[in-house]
Amino acid sequence: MQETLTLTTTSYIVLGLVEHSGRATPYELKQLVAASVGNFWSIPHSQLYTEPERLVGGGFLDREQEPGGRRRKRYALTDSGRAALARWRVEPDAAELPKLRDPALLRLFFGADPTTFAAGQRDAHAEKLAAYERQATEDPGDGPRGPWRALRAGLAHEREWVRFWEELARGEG
Amino acid sequence: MQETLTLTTTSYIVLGLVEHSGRATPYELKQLVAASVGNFWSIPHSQLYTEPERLVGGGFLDREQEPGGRRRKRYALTDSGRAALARWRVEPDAAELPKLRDPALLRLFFGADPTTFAAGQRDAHAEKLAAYERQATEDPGDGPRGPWRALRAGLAHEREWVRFWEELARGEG
DNA sequence: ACCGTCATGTAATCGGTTACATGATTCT
DNA sequence: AGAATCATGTAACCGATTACATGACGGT
Repeated sequence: MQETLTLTTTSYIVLGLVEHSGRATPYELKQLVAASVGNFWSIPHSQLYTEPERLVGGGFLDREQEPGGRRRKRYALTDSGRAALARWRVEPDAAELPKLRDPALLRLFFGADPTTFAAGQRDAHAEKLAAYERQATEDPGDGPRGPWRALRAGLAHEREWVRFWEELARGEG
Repeated sequence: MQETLTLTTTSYIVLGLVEHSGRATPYELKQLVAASVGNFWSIPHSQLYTEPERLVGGGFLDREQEPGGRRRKRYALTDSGRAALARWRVEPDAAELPKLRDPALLRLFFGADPTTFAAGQRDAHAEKLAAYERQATEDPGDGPRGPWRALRAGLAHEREWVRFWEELARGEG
């Protein structure tokens, strides 16, 4: 009777990463998140311990534990998990537009003076942009297209943010 | 003993909107959110009833209730609330970069086929973009700068999204 | 052996979301 | 007067965040 477990975005990230690595421990998931999807969707590490358990409870993952040493738990997709992931990939999803959800933008909206933080925002975004650009030159785009496409989106938006904050930092706008 | 109440982003949105209108009911806040900040940060209406109560508990808002009729509760800033808002406006905030947090992008990342939903995304963003553009022509930018600046950011990013999804919809990338 | 960091979790809290529910106005 | 919508809330659940805590491993 565990049918009524709702799959959240976090769930799909876990499922997707487990699929990618075939079999993974929470710590490995943490590394994967940091190196990839964490760029545009963050998850605290504790969730990477509890969420797989939830998914085991729902029958989407199998768990297997080391007998000794660190007694790591390794998770792998079940058929049900694979199916859920496949279904998610083709869901319509249409209407749900993302919100920018940027705390700095919110401050700006409510009248904060840009001269006090626009430059900081610009620099932070510029740094992120540089990291993306490094990543883009390293990755020739031979692997799966998904991460590459997402990276393209990240690049474009970071460029936009740099432009935006730079303009404000210069006192324009 | 209510000193230890943490002010979340939601808190500041409420404080900011109450400041803007001088005195507001939850329903009015709901209208305000929908018309302005809701474009890039959403809040369910129930939060606009509970959050002001929290803020009253923390001494940031005053409450005043109509004796008859709908018995509306109207909230206004206290000095403490005004101070909190002022402090928030100049906080460093530096490091915290926003995540894109777009469900569609996440699907793309995890290998969903763009041909099934890129066009839908493009259209949805195009519609949003059009709404922003209407808003931009209406607002000559005479009022406070904050909302105008935020709108500029929204415009830029929506344009970017349209470009991005359009490219994918055309089978490029 | 010791110590720092790597790795792995647990506990508690709480905001946010969803769903439910009811009274006040307005319209026909 | 009845229906539809506007307006105002409450209740319950639960995922997400924060904080705490401990054991394993590698290097010196």
